[in-house]
Amino acid sequence: MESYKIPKKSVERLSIYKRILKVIMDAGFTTVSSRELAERAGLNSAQVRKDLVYFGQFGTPGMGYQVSMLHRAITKIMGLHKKIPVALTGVGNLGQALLAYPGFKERGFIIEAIFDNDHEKVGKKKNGLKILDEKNISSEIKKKKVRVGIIATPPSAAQFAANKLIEGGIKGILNFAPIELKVPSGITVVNVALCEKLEMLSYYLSKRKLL
Amino acid sequence: MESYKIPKKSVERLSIYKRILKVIMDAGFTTVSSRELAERAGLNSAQVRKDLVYFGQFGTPGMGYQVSMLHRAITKIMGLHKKIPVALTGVGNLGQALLAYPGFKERGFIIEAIFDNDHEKVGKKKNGLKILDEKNISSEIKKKKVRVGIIATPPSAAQFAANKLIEGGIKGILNFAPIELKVPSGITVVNVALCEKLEMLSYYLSKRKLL
DNA sequence: CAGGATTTGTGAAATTTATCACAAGGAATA
DNA sequence: TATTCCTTGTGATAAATTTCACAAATCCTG
Repeated sequence: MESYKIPKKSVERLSIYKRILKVIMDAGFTTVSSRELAERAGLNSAQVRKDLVYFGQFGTPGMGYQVSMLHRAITKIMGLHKKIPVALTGVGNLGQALLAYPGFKERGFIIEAIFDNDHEKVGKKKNGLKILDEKNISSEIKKKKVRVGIIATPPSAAQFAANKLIEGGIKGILNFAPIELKVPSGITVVNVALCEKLEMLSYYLSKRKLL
Repeated sequence: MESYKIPKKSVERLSIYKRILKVIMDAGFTTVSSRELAERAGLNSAQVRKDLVYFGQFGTPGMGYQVSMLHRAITKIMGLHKKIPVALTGVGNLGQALLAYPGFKERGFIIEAIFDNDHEKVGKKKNGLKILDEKNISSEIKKKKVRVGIIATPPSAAQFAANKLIEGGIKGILNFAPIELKVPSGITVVNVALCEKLEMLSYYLSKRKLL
C-alpha cells in the first residue's frame, strides 16, 4: 500500500494533519486518535486513517498515533526535513509579501534569487536580495542550483517566467498567476487560485442573496 | 437542472471559464466551442458542457457558445456584476499585498476598512485607508455595511478576527490563515491554502527524488 | 433547399473519493 | 492473567465526479 496511486487530496490533507499535530504537540500531548485529528480538521475519522495508511502504518490500536513521531514522519514524507533553494519571479506587491512571508522559511523554502522584468526595480535590494533581470533567470538559477520556482508576476509575464525557469532546470513551480501554464511533462505545477477562491465566495453569498 | 446540487468543483471551474472567455473575447472571437474551452483549461469537453448546463443552456448546437454573452452570464451568476464592500484584517505583508492587489478591485471587491491589532500600526494609513483597531471591527463594519471579510492575520489572531467579523454581521470570509476557523452555520468560509500548496509541491518533487 | 459537418445537452458507464462498519490488536485495570 | 475498553486498518458500500457516446439541433455549402 506504499505509493501506488495516492489521491492528490490525501497529499493536501497530509499537510493539514501536520499542522494540527504541531498544535497538539505544543500543547503537550503525546498521543492522538484519528477521531480527534478528524474533528480538528473537520473530516471523517476513517478518512484520516485511510490517508495515513497510504504512507505507512503509524498507529497503535487502542492508543492512537504518537504525535511527535507522526509529525516527524509526515515532515519527512513531504520532503520538508531539508532546505530547498527557491527562486521568486515577480517582485510586485504579491512577490514582496511572499518574500517576507515567514511560512516559507519555516518550511525550509529558502528564497535564493529574485527576478523582475521592470528595469526600475532591477538592481535594487529587497530583503537582502538584489533584484535580477528576468532575462537572466536560467543562468542565475543554474548557478545557484535552485530547484523550485515561484511565479508572482502579472498573468501576462507568467508564461515567459515559467519558460525561463524550466530552461534553467527547475522541476517544480508554485504559480500565483491566474493562467494555465503550458509546461513540458516532467514539470510539476501547483496553482494557488487566489482569484478563483474569491469568486467562489462571491458566488456562494450571491446565491443566498447576501450581497 | 437549475441549482439543485452544484459541485463545488464546478463553481471553481466557472471562474476559470470566465477568465478564459475574457482572453478569447479580447482576441476578437465571438464564439467558442466546449472543445476549445476544455483545451485551454486542461479539461474534458463534456465536463465543460456539464458544468455550464448546471447554470442554464447557453450553447447553440453546431456553433458553440457566444463568448461575450457567456462571459456576462457567468459574471452575473457569480455575483460579480456589482460592487462588494470588503474588510481586511491583518495589515502585515500579506495584508498589504492584498490591499494593493488589482485583482480584487477588478472583480468588484472594494476594500472599505482595514484592521490590525498592532498599536504601532493603528492610526497609520495604507493605500488611503486608516488602519483601525481590531477591537472595533464589529462596530466599524456595521457602520460601513461591509459584507465580506478577508483574514490575513497570523494564525494566532485569525479566530479572534473571525469572531469579530461575524459579530459585525459578515456572512462570508476569505481566510488566508492556516487554521480551520470555527464559525456558526450560515457563515461561508473559503480557505486559501497557501502553505498546503507549497508543501504539496515539495511532496511531489521529493517523491521524484528531485530535491 | 438538401446534405454534410459541427457541436450541444445528456443518459449511461467508468472512475475516483468518502463513509461505514467491524475484526483484530493492543492498552489498562483489577 | 483475564477482562474490558479503545482504536487501528481495511474490506465493503455508498456517494460524488468524470468521461463516454450519441441523438437532436443548428450551421454552412453548393
